[in-house]
Amino acid sequence: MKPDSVFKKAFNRTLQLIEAGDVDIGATSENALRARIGVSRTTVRKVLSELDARGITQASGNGPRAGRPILKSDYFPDLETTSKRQHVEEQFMEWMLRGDTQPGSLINELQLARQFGVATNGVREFLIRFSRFGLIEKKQNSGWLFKGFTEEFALELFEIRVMFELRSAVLFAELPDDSPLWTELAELKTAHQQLLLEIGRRFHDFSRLDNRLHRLINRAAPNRFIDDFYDVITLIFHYHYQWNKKDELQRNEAAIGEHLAYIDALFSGDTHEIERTCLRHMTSARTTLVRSLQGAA
Amino acid sequence: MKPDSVFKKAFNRTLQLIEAGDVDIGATSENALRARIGVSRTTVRKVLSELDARGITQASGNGPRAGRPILKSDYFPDLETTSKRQHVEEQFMEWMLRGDTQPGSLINELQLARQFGVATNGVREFLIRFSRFGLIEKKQNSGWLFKGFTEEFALELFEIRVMFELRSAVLFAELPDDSPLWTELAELKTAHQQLLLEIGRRFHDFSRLDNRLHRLINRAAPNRFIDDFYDVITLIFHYHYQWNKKDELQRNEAAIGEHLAYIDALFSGDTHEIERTCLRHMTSARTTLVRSLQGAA
DNA sequence: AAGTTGTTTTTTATAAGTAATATGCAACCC
DNA sequence: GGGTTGCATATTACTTATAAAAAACAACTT
Repeated sequence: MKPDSVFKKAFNRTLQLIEAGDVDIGATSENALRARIGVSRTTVRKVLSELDARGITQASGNGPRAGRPILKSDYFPDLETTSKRQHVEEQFMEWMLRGDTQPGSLINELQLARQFGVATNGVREFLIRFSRFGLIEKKQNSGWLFKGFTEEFALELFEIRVMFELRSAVLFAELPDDSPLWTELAELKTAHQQLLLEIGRRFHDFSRLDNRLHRLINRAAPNRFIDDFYDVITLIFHYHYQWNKKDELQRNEAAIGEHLAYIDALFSGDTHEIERTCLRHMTSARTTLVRSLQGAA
Repeated sequence: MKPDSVFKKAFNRTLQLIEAGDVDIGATSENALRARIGVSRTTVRKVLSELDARGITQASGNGPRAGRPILKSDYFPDLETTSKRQHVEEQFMEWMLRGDTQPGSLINELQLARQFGVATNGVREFLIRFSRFGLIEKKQNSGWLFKGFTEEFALELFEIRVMFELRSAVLFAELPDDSPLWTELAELKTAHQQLLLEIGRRFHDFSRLDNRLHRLINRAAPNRFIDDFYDVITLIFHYHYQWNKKDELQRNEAAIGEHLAYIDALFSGDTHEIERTCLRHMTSARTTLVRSLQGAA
């Protein structure tokens, strides 16, 4: 059976929109709401009838009207608004990064399925998807080999990352002056400077900026394989730093400085300088990752 | 229900070994045979009892002895010796490369499942696995987008391939003189020369040599992401050239020449020359692929 | 006729079930 | 005691089933 997490998420989202005064249910067509929330009309209708059933809106001859106010308890709990797939991912990453599973050990689909409370199929699909991250490997007619989130992994990851980043940075610098990407880069620069001022209490926000910068640079000359690889990096960093908070403020502060130098180099168009600042940032990011891996082991 | 293709393949393999006089069933332990065929002992035992049931061997007090000779009809048909997974792959690739599915169209799991005669799950697992090849993309809560086996795809693929190959070639040249990889390279050179002499009737064998050469070069400094990427290339070429035979002899003859120049450059250790010959080969391979894609469209 | 809602059909995300295969353990043998 | 076979258990590679969600179609409304 399929869970109704899509519906529940859409329902919560709709409540938010109503509360923010962003939509007037009576005046909005199903299709307009559908486009807004990003689900099918079938789901929108289910949301609307649930709103009605709860008295939040009231159906009448000419469309629904506002009913009772929305309560905090009307929202579905977060847990019910995410798909099983998402749960499996989260639980697996936690299992891998926090558990003490040794590199070289075998992963058992059935066992994970029981542990995560899902059918084996879900675990298997996740593992297939996850296998492209280079951390696990399928053994024919048997389980999966866990290769380990090791220093070696980090080094191989960064070797590729550096190649891709240098390539994209140089291409970025060659963009015509009127490319809209330059504007975006300028905005990002401002955002970095802003964050630096408030670093004390907003240092968590750095990872989002980091992602934006590197993805922006890749957009200079899109290549699907580089994009895919960046997905790997994003996921690894997302989960890894979630469990490695040591020196986060200082690390991020230093990284912002590196980013700013890198951005300036891009604006300057000086290839040599771009390579220098890019490499400096890559090297320090690698050092951070490797160090935290050593700490864990 | 699980198909018994593993058993059937193992059975066929065992028949081969017996016919070739490579194993004497009476004198070989289950475990030895297991290691030889690469399956579990459970499967080996099933093979042995089937041999017995058919009278090919005869169980007696002290182990089985030879019974009747093996007939051609004892072998299971090839179709039954490969997993569903393999079938899905083959059928999908044929569907994609031969069919007239337009780039941008949606792939339907259920429809493919019916067409291929498997459960939807199998198709879905295949598509997840296949998605890393950059030809399809999942749409949340909906089907898969077929991006198309286009010229653009080929160019993006080769951009990465060139980066990786140049990187590995340079590292290969830096290997110490006593590395066993040099011996392997020398052997490959001989194989190339040999093939060139018999090119008229053995030109199909080139693709295997091609694969061996590029994988050998990557082994100088292994990186799992590069290895994975090479899997992409291998699969693409394997299926693509299966349906593009035009000028195959001439193309392969030219490619052997390029390989030989490349190999010599590696032996010379001259970085500049390595880059030149490597690029020449990459460029011509890319041209071949792009041209055949244009022909198809 | 374009946009709306009501209804039916198709497809997806998940679970449950099953024979084949792999794995692990016990008993045997020399 | 290392290697053998016999047997029991666990895991995988599938198939079938089902409610949720998407898509397609039809009827209505301006």
